[in-house]
Amino acid sequence: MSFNDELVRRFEQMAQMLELTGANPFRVNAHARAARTIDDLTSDLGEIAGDAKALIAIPGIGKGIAEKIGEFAETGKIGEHLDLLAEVPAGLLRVLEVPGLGPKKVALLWKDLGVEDIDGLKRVIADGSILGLPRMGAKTVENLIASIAFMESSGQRLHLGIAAPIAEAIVERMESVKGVKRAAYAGSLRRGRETIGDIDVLITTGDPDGAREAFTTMPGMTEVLAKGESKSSVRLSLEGIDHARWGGDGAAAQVQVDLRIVPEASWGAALMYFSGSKEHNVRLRERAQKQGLTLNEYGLYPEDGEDEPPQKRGVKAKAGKTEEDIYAALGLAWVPPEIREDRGELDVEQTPRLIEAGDIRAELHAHTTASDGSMSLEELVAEAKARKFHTIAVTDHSKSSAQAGGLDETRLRAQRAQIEALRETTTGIEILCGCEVDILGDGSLDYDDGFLAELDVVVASPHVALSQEPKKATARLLKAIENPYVHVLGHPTGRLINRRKGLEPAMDEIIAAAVEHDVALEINAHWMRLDLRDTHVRAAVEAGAKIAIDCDDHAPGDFDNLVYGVLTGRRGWLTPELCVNTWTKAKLHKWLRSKHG
DNA sequence: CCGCTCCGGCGGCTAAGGCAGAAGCCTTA
Repeated sequence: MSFNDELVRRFEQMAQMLELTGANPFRVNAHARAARTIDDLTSDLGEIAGDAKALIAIPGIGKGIAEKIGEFAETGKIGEHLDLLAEVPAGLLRVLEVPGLGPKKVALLWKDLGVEDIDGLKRVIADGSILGLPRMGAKTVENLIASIAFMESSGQRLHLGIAAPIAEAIVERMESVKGVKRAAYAGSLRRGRETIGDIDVLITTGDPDGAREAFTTMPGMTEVLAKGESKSSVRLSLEGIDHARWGGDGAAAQVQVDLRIVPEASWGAALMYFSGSKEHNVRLRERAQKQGLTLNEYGLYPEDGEDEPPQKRGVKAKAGKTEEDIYAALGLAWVPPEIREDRGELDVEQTPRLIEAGDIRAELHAHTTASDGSMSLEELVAEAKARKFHTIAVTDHSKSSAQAGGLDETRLRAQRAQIEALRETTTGIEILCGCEVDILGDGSLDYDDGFLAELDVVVASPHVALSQEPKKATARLLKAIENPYVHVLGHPTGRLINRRKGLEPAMDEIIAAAVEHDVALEINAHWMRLDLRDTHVRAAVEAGAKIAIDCDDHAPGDFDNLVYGVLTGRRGWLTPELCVNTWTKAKLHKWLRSKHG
């Protein structure tokens, strides 16, 4: 684990343990924020851990946290962290994750009943002693039992590529309900995060009862958690959705879906509020307050010091119907949802024009039946043409990837002959002969330079030795980037979301080398990969590195994953100019040829 | 604990729903 990740884990734990011991909430939050801040960094904190001034210069890290980072760098541990570990049972943090249980109740379970883990919780439920606690009745316990089952069956956040189609189907369904005027999904899904905790759907309707009824009786619905005036929550079974093969044992079996019925005049305010992120919203509300205003999910109102919310007193909102109106009233331009993460989006003069799916005109990473794809060469080309691309690169695996049917030099030359023949009869699209060459453990490539020089496009990717230590991984990837024939560094970390961490190179060094050697860094658009991840993209964009967004197609439907790669690019503030897939045919091919002297 | 602002001290978002317990707490988002 990298130095940064060691700290992230500790600060996250500290935040939770502090919460359980009843510490000052702002102190709790400071640790949670520090974890988030460090997780977003692309540079190695170990390099500056001794320099308190440099640490404090990072927003979100103050004197106290800086000291702890210094302590960890020197001694390999944080005293306060160890003290907390000694005080708070390890299994209790898991109890805190049970939906419906917050710090107060968990602390009570712990102090009064000696609950130290999930099993302990089950025990006090079974013997009924839990009912002796204040604010703990039969109904609460019943919900807890369902929550524990939910947690044990789902376990982790849902992949973007699984959640998005479900949310779209729900929105479509709600749109068809009588009386519903508008429907949209919000939440982290709208922001394009790589994983989703739950699905938020907003509607406006003239018939709230009908909408509520339609929502809580959707097919696949397993449980109704809430059914109130403006909010309903259900759990939906994911049975029949084929993602077990991607998600492994921990694949979610259910997902929570919230429906919010909002007034037409509050549509924009509600959409903003429920799109988040929470941190972005807090910044907006702080900003509103400085202007003598108050912002909530109903609109932007004048602050008048009253306790009762303004919408309940008939106060007229300054804005609320559209997101644009509200941002404008706060003196801001509309912020695309993907960058609402409190990563400086409110501090820039103007948000750059972010990349869009329609900008993409070329695919540089695709497989055929020659290695582990399911499409023939002809099918691949036809599919790319149907997507209106001007260029498709055929990049099957290299020989080391034997399990994927990787091609040796002889087979790849034969494929090139086949491609050249196909070009004769194909119009409207350029077919490039390339490869996805393995970056071996030591950073050498699976073909020698002389052979690579024969290819139109070279994508170099790590597939093996994905758990090597950070320093080795950095050296390995740097070596691949320095190879004069490499165009694209494919899925640079090799991670699989929720399943495999992948490499943890010093990403700032990788980015600097990519700029120097004119190599594009790939955002692999498959929702299982999505690396570079958003924060890496952001750092790459700031350094002026080229980015490739590729689908790594193995089957026709894989082209549809493009949207997820684009969302990740947008989260990293990627503009079209830096993305090689948006370039004109002439510009792209000129760049590709430049690697051949 | 952080950041702002004046260098030590203070303030740091907002609402709804559910439940338990009869007004308010806890949790979640």
